[in-house]
Amino acid sequence: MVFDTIDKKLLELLQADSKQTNKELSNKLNLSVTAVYERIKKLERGGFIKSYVALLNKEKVAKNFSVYCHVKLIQHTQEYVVSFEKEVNQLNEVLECYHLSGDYDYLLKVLVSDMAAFREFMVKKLTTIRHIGSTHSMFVINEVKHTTAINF
Amino acid sequence: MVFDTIDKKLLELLQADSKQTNKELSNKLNLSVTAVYERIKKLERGGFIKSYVALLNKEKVAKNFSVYCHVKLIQHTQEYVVSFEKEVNQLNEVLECYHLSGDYDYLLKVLVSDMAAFREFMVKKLTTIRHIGSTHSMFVINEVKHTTAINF
DNA sequence: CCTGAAACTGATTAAAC
DNA sequence: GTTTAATCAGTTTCAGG
Repeated sequence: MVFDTIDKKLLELLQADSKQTNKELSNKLNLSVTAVYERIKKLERGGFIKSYVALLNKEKVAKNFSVYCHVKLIQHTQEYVVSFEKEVNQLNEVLECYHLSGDYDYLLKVLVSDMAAFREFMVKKLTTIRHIGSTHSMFVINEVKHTTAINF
Repeated sequence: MVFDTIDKKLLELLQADSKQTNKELSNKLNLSVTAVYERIKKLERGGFIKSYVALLNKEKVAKNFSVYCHVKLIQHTQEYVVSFEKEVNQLNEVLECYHLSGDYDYLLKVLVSDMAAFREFMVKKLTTIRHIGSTHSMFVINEVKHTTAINF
């Protein structure tokens, strides 16, 4: 699909604030309301926009303890990998999980309320997953930057 | 502020899809439209909801090469830290940056289009930041899980 | 591709229970 | 908390350049 400079600008605006009205967007883009509407629909139908979501304040909802956790599997058999990835998907403390190059196999982003909750998570949930060889946790001291917006 | 079970459920629904109408939400929550409206406004005013955003498909917008990059500073003086954090915030390839416990100081999530773009980013942008001692890059082979939604 | 107008739908407020 | 109803603002459709 075609995808011009105005579409990119539009996507940047929607990534910053999806509750703007088409009128506000039309002003910023120097387009008519209808043109904005048609472009958004085109981008939605084309699958460029995956979803519209609300982002929460971690502190306000008492989930303000983030930990990055490296995980190494015992072996890399197809069965172990599939099984591990499936189990990790079930854990709602795990917001993100990536298969990475390097010394460790996986990197997990874990979000809980505090150290006690993290301990609970490690003991009761993560380490009970089969096939895990070792883990290494790195605590987030400070969030320097965090955005969901892709820039062009 | 008070924050009951219905509010939590409402936040989960809005984190999954913020474009639902109040009527749809009212059905799922067994509340009236007015009650849903009032609760959302309360959560917005209370700062629980930070923002509403569009999430894009990385593949579709040709930004499908993610790299986690550890960065160690030469020294940890106040000046070095402030300067580094400021410069990292300017780089739009860097979606996230955390100050972490452990052997390295920072973990950056970098999103670019491909390996060539990553090389360009490292040579022209990241390593030109002053005070960086060393870096270590880990390439994302596969995204196993990725959500922006906080569960309760 | 774009525009402006008309029709429709949902958000918002107020009232009464 | 609920329902209903009025109003307003935004979305969506459509005819035409």
